[in-house]
Amino acid sequence: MSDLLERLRERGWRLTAQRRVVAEVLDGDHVHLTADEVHARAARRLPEISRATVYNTLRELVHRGEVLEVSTDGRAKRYDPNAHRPHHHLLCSRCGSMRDVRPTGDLLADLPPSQSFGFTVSEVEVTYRGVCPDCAG
Amino acid sequence: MSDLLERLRERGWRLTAQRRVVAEVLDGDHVHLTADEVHARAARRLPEISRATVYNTLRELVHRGEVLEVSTDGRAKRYDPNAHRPHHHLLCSRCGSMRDVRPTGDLLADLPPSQSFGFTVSEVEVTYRGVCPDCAG
DNA sequence: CCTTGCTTTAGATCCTGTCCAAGGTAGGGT
DNA sequence: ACCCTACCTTGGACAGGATCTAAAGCAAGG
Repeated sequence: MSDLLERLRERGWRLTAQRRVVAEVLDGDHVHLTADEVHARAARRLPEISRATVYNTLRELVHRGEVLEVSTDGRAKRYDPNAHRPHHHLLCSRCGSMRDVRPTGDLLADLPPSQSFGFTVSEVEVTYRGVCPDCAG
Repeated sequence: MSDLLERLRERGWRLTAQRRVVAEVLDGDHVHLTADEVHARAARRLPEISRATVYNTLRELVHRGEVLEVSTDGRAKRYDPNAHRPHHHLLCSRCGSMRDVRPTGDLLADLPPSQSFGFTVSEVEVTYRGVCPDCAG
């Protein structure tokens, strides 16, 4: 994730302690934190960081394609740093926890042109829902 | 949709003017209204109907499997009366409008067991994103 | 090291949706 | 036909998530 910050700096992003901490928090596999969770973890390293900055930074990272924003049925959005390898999500309908998954098959191709209704279709998102091991039983 | 009301009444649902109006509003193909839109349209026929009742009724209908609740990226949820024929959605990333689509292929089967992470997977939802004819250009 | 313009901040504000207590009413029972 | 009562509806308060604002702060090029 440090490469990320360098890359963004070269594209004119000002490098601040806050942005560094947010980027550090968003590191790893199967990381799907809500904005508030990001804020809480960032605040452990930088106690004065504000919620607004976390939201701003996340919005920027999403906008620049470095982080994926995943909506989860009315709950708080989650942020996924694994934006460069395409994947989908498996969502626990009880607790809202998520895992990254990679289904087989070409999903975009599964939509026949007759079903496009004149849209320029550019993206598919698949959400599998179920109950996670922790919530089962 | 009148069958719907009869069916529900037989299952012990009390039939009120408000519920009738909400059911009437939610009729047709490619209908994906937000709760507030449902309320606005219902109020044209029944001016005193309250937002709370619309939310309650929608929640009930979803719970009984008669209406589908579709989340759309942090915007207001939309309600889809076409719950009995399985289908997916094509969402305009500009204006949020939707169409029903029926992709080919068995999407649940596309998730290999190795990717289940111990979840009991029961549902797949596919969202195609693109730009609708009205927003293009 | 100074200046400029981008960033951060706290708090107000917005939007969606839920909760509450009080009054209203569908429809089974008589 | 009319009561009763449990279920419904209502408006307003409330809660959570996210955005906006104006003022103060600070990165980094000159």
